[in-house]
Amino acid sequence: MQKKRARPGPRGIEPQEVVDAALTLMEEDGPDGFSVRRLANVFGCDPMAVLYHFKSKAGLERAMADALNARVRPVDETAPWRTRLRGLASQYRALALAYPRTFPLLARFWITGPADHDHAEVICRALADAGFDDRHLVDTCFGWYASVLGLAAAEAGGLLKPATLEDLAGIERLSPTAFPTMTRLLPAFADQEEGRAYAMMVEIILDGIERAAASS
Amino acid sequence: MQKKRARPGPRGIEPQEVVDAALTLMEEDGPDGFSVRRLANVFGCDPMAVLYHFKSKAGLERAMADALNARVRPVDETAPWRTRLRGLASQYRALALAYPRTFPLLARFWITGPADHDHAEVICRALADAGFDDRHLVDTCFGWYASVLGLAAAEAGGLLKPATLEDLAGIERLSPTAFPTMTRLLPAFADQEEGRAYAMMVEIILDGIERAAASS
DNA sequence: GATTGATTTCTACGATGAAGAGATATAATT
DNA sequence: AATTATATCTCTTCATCGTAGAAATCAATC
Repeated sequence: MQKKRARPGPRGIEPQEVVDAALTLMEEDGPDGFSVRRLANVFGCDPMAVLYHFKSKAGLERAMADALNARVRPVDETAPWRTRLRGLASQYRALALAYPRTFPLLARFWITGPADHDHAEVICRALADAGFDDRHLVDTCFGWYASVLGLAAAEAGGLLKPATLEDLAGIERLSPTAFPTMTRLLPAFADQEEGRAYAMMVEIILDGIERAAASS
Repeated sequence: MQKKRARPGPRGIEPQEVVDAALTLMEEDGPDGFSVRRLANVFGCDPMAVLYHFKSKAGLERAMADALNARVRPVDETAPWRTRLRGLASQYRALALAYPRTFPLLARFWITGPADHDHAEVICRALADAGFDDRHLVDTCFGWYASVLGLAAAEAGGLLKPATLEDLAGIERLSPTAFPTMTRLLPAFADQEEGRAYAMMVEIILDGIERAAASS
């Protein structure tokens, strides 16, 4: 029987702490400034010690993505299915805003680890409560996840942020004959509000799900 | 007045041809094997000639993303708005399947170039025909694009592909008490079909849009 | 033919991810 | 307690990368 050490290994590097430091570094310096060597620098160990625990830089990044995924908390299972999915979606948005430069990793490793199964169970249960039969349920589960992750990634990337003056100038520069609708919508583009597009699209998806479940 | 050369410059490097070669290389070797030097090798020029035209590797990648975006053809404006948005969505899916390793660039540079405005006009027009007022229209335009791009990115990443035996084994290994829904759904997970999840989710979004437009 | 300005190539530099050998500290065994 | 075994960590080394900067090349114009 092997005793568990508090911190295994000669120096006692905890992989979880490395991942935390990696998230910090990624958010501070962005994907370009993020390297195994710099991470080892701020963490205070040899670069190869990091690679020993995660096999490769990609392995480390997958672990970072999984750490992000694990920050999504389970939702109250007694609430209506719409409330549960809405809560999940809003958690992904919060995650994207809190870790905008790490979030894209979730779309690079669509399957990151055990946390995925937890979330899948929650989503599937909500969709079952919505009334889906099994086949449509599985399709919708993947579709919902991909759409919401796309929305959150857009939020992280700044696409859903209120238009900058530069953006508006770009629209204003368009030919009114070739782009009549965009031109007409210019005032509306200037009137975007933080989080409104996200919330609205989530409701649209929930409405669509409700209707699909009813006819399934 | 300066005459236009067929191929400007001493060697006559056409940036568009460089981008085409870059797409090919990216699809063949993946993002890890993709480097400016290798691209210059297969294209037959000096690596720095590539950077001269695109300023940086990131500039080249943005041009690649824009080239992908430009492959989306305008839809028939006389068709009903649902048909138009469905057609657009199916084009993004085709793009994701044809260029799975390049497609992620579209989520890295959410705004890639002039092609964006073309697509935005098409989407906005369809949403206007659906009956949205201006403010909800703009929100939905961004939301629709982000969701569909997420769906397509998931398709490119393999998330929407039929489950492999390994995937199914992973689900089967789950505790039936902690994951009752996933366990029950195992047969449905084994019965996924290429493209069904994508098509279904697109219809769900269109249904949601129809309802939101009606009450807007 | 010389000039000019836009391209293309050449050279060089610091940084990167990783393979491999060696060192070190803990746990297990004697 | 001494020894062995194993997991962990460090050091060295290497090919490759993106790109800055100088030099070379070529077409168009004067």
